Amino acid sequence: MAQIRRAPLADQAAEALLERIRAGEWPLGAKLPGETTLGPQLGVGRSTVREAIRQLAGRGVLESRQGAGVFVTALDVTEDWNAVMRRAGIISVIEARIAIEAEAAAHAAARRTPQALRAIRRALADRQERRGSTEDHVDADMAFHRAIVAAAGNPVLLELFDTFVPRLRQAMIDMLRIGRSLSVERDQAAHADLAEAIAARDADAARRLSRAHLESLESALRRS
Amino acid sequence: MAQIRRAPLADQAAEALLERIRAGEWPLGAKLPGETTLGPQLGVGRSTVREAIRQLAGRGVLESRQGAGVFVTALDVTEDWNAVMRRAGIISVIEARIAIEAEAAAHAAARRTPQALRAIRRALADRQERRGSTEDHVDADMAFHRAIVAAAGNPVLLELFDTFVPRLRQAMIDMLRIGRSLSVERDQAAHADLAEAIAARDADAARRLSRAHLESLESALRRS
DNA sequence: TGTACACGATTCCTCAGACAAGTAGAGAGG
DNA sequence: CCTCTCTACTTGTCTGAGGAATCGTGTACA
Repeated sequence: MAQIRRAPLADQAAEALLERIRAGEWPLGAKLPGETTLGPQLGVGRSTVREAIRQLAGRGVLESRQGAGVFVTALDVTEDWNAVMRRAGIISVIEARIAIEAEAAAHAAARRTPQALRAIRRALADRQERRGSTEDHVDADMAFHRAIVAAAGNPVLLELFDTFVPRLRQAMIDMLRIGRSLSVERDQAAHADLAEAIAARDADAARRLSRAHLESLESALRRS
Repeated sequence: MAQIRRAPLADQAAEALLERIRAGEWPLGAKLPGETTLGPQLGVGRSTVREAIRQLAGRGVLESRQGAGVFVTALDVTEDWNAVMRRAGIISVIEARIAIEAEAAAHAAARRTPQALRAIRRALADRQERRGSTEDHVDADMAFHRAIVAAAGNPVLLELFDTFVPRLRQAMIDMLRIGRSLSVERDQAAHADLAEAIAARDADAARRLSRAHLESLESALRRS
């Protein structure tokens, strides 16, 4: 045995099936052998085969139709972002956020609508006021940043932002609790500058201010 | 009956559990009731509960540990990126790619290892040679860009690149076929400059060259 | 010859019961 | 207060049984 045999049989069976699908044994749309055939073939019981199939069905690779059989619906699994997030370090996540958000800030400056600008300024005021709990402050901060990304008018960037931010929320709360935060006044001023750059349609300034703010956040996270 | 009763019990059970998770009945990290409790509660047998749990485990929402219980690992199913890609326009995708890749190029310049640099130069040479078919050329081009992102040493950025690029591949092939491409020589020279900036550890130049190249690609795509 | 229907084989779906394997907490002992 | 052990609980796996849906085939009929 190479390692500890921790993986349940059902997981191993699912992995084995996925491997054979990837290898091209069953092309897209093909019908897999029946559970009663697959069981002995993999050396596991019928319920275990069923659980493996269910697992792959949840990932979108297989689909089973009663009376007909089990069919291949996708040859490749889109990597689960939850899994990627858990595995990747917090630093990798915030680097990705910097990439996304600096670009979004520039687009926001170029494309902002009056409505979007109002939303940004409202979020900025809200950020100033909500200082009750640390969670509240972090949530208000993220709402402000999200308003900027939304103003960029790119659904892919917004979706990326929404994917990354939950992973960072807890890390930021922990950091602020420890007291690693920067000066609160300077922080709010930096956010106000960013909002004004977007209002002035200055894309370069927006990109630069956004990056500067997030990089200081990154270095604070590195230290903690 | 509202509709046809096609949905298997296990699927219905999975949906019911997901609904209760979304509603906040079990917070992140919480332990679900045991299978023997959940079964009668949902009105299904234990194997059916297990299959429902497996399905959600495949989607990354639950995780079961033998002897301990079943735990919530995510409050929501991450949106299917394939669906987002299809809905979003090609321009949104390439804007996201610019954000990712310009940042990755800068990191690559700062962190590149000798091995990574060799891989980049090999991909560049490969790109110069593979001019047989349009598909081949595009694939070689993407392999070069991927080598740069890989050199950045950030798994999140690499995963993002791999998510976006397949969507852009067909668009690029179509564009080149129509003949909207830039001069081939200038294009190869621009790529060589980028590789050299990374070799010279010049992060700013790498970021600038990467952005310039991709933005010219973007404007070409806009016109087509 | 072509169409419609009935039937049976195949397949998945669900349940119940039994035992194995692993975990975590309570309690005894130092 | 710490450590060890044991027990109750939970998930993992297998087997057997019967129900339900689907698909292909054969037959009757026009």
